[in-house]
Amino acid sequence: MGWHVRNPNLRWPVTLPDSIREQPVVSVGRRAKYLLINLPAGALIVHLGMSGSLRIADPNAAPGKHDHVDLLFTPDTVLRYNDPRRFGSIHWQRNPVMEHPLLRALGPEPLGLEFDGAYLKRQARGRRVGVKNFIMDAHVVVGVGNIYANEALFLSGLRPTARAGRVTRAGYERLATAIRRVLGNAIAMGGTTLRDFVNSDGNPGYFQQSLYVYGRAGEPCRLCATPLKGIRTGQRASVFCPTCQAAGNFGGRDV
DNA sequence: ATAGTCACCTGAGCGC
DNA sequence: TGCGCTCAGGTGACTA
Repeated sequence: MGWHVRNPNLRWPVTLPDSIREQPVVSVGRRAKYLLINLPAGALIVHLGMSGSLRIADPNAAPGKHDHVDLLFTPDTVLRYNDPRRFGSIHWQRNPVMEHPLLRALGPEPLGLEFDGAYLKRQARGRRVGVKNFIMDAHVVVGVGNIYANEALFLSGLRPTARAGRVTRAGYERLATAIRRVLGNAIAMGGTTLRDFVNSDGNPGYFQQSLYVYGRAGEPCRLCATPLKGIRTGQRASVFCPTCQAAGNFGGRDV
């Protein structure tokens, strides 16, 4: 697989070895939010950050402003990496790929078998961090970004600031279920488009129509009409319903 | 080990 | 029309 780096200044400098030019793509995969383009000797690890995208392009087409990297598959097929904010990254890792520092310490996949309420309860023992920051920690579970963390906490009736170690087993059963449900629904609806996101079909997602709390601070709760409250936790916007996510409720509730 | 903060970056939105 | 400011977010690095 050939490559051409136009601007190496992504989150980390992009440095790819010439040796991979000889190698065919064997398969593609994913771990957390990292895409894995597998070659015989290792893998390209690609993260799209906040604003990245990959598009098939004609190699002769003039690159756009933020088309930083081309991955060349055939003489007339290029996969073009575009990322206005450059929060994304591209690394090469020789086998075994999971030994890469970015991958080796990641928690389980939220839609996988080992992720459930018992797992979360076990991991939360003794932790004083807020439950929202806790589930956004990739060492605990991967894939739960800010939008989906807010939504999952609403669905399980837990306040974002509830100390992780105080949430009960029942609370974590609800939360694990809510995380799987939110992610599953979002995937089924093509993702969440707040501004200009388009999914791999080139279409915007429409999960944003299903949002209960994210981006709705000050607006009425869709269940009880109480004005939603916006706060900041861990430098990120958190929104919750003071009624549906009552302070001191560590067991959650079903919505 | 844990918790909290900072940094990276651009484009959109807003007030003037 | 333009200028400057604020905000958004994934996640590793850093500090205490």
